[in-house]
Amino acid sequence: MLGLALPPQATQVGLAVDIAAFAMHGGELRVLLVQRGELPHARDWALPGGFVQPGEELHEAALRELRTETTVQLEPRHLEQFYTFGEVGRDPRGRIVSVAHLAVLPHGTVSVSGGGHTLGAEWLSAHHPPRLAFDHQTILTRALLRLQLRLEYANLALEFLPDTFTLPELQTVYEAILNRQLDKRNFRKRLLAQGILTPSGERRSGVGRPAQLYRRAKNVRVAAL
Amino acid sequence: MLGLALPPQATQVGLAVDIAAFAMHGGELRVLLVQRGELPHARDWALPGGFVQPGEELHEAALRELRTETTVQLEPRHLEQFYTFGEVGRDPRGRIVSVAHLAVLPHGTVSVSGGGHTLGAEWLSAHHPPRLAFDHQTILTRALLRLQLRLEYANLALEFLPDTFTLPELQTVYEAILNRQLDKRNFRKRLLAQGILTPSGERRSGVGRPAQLYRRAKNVRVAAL
DNA sequence: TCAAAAGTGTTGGGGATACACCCATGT
DNA sequence: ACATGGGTGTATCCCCAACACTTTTGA
Repeated sequence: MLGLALPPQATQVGLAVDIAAFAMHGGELRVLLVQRGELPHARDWALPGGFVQPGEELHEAALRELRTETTVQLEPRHLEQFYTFGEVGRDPRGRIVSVAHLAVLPHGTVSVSGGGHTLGAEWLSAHHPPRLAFDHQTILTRALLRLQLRLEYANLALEFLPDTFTLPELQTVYEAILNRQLDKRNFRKRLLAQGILTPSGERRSGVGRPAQLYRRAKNVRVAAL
Repeated sequence: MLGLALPPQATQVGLAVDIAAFAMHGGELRVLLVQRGELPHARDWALPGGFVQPGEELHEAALRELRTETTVQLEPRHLEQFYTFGEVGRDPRGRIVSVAHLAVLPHGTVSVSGGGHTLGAEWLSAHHPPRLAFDHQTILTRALLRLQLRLEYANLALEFLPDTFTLPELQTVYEAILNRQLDKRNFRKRLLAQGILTPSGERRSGVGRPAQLYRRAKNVRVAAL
């Protein structure tokens, strides 16, 4: 084999991943944030993330950081790379390029505490987050845009809910992500017409008329891209 | 300042950009390919690309590689990052992460020859390219998908044409990118209804009835994202 | 006059929007 | 009985797709 080493002009940079992980909590769209324990930006909120290890795939790094920086138990239901942030001055420690990922965690995955070198982790409002470290506000904004795109188009909303759910619950997910109100009748028509939901038993809510429970129909999968 | 050096766990990887540059030629969608002059994959076709230099922004690196690997004179009319390829085994020289870019070059930018350490550069069929080095076929396929998305939605087709053009020419761009035929009447209706075109003089084609010339209306811009 | 390409309208269907009342349950 | 939230139908509009003939020019 000839010439198969990294050529000298190959710039070495720090390679990182950051994750915008979303879930529903309290009828609101939340994003998982960690409180940094180290400089720079110590004690500021930031998206979970960190450096990719040698021989580690990008999505594996994203999963590992989610698990070690926060004690999130469940697997994400959706994980996709959506943009790479490599601006020269984005990190004061040097040239660090971050491949940003969008994750969706199912309902019930809401108890988190800090892990690794973070002071804590919390689910905070995705549309009105606190001030974020580095360029993480930019990353979050772009993640929200991508999430809204994917919603209309790949049934990502189902990934936010448990196996069985009611139509009003599903509508709440849509409204939280799109950040606007939807018409109940039109929403039901549209979703049922897609044929991706099948009814099961009934359910008593705390108050008011009980809602029909649905589950995702067999052979329904989320789009890959 | 404390602790602002790259931490030891920061994996160093090679950072590269690859560019899928598209243009119309001979009524067909073409992609700019270079013939590699070095190992690995010497003499194979590949997308132009190379390593990002220290202190250089990603999009600057993409522009520089376009100019040095090929003698493309004009500036791209559109340049956007669309995906990052970082699979561990994608390059035999080591861990190289490539931020892939989509570029659109205007008509007239068709004379190219190799530059830098390539043997040559040519505009070849985008839908039926030759066998490509590394994972560049995957990158090209994804670039085509993104180009098709952007077309319907951000008037990218205009960037393929000179300042003035006819509706049949514009339709040819759409058909070449979407890789299917469109109905002439519906196409004209749709495009004219958008109100982004304004007519100018007439033009005699070689044969047949002359077509009306159009230019893009004032205050029309391509979407940023 | 012929060949070649440009130009032109109508119809039907599907999906989105707007909109107000009745139903089932727990208290 | 009442408060609370779940469930339902219709009319309209707009966008898209299908479809064939006439017009203008150069040779």
